[in-house]
Amino acid sequence: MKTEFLQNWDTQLKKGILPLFVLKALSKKECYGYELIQELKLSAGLEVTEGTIYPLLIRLMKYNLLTSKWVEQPSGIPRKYYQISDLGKKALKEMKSSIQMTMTKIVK
Amino acid sequence: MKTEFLQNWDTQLKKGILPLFVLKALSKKECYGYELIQELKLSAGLEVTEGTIYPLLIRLMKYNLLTSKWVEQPSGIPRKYYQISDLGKKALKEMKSSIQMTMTKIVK
DNA sequence: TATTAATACATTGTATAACAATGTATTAAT
DNA sequence: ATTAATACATTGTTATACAATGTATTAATA
Repeated sequence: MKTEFLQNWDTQLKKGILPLFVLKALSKKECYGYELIQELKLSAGLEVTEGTIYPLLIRLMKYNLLTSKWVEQPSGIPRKYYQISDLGKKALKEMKSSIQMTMTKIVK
Repeated sequence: MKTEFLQNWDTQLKKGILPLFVLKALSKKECYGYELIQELKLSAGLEVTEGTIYPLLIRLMKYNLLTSKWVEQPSGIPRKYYQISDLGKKALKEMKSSIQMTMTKIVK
């Protein structure tokens, strides 16, 4: 079992990392929120709850990094699909290069 | 000038990265708080204020990742020197490997 | 048939931690 | 005499992950 310190640290690190992974996932294919939760678990091992992902998607929309559209389903609840915008692609690029610069400093 | 989104992102990312860099710096040599601020700027390009570093050092002490001692100066204000503990070294190691795993996923 | 689980959206309250602002005190420079 | 740099620290604000809760639909199970 992880110490309290390392658990808190994981949470704080996630606050920085998560938006990047969401943008990255959406740059590969459009997703709806619930789908993203499973996608992030699979692709990055990131376990995220609904109370995290929905507010995050709304925030990314607010900054015009995403677009969205409702899609009715043949059966069940309609899904809100999100797409990365041009601004989102630009932000993702900057975030990647920024974090890679930081990483070289950690190893050094 | 960076967008509001990227500025907030930098701040959030720092919350995850900073403890690692502090432990890393102290694993090289013991430092006092004010010195650490300049050390982090030089070694990692991290700009940190006193309102960030002092509470952080207190937090790391709380989790027994650091030890500290006051050192009187021939002139001026006494300095509180911090040393990394064995537990701190262990945490640093885990943090490094955890973050490097995450990083490979970003590149991938 | 009734109950549970999974899907799919969303909000509210709590906790963590960076940061600006402020405070105290000492010493050096202008 | 005033300002800047050094050196400690605390208070209030803000951003954001997360647990908990809520609504609604459909499938599986007991």
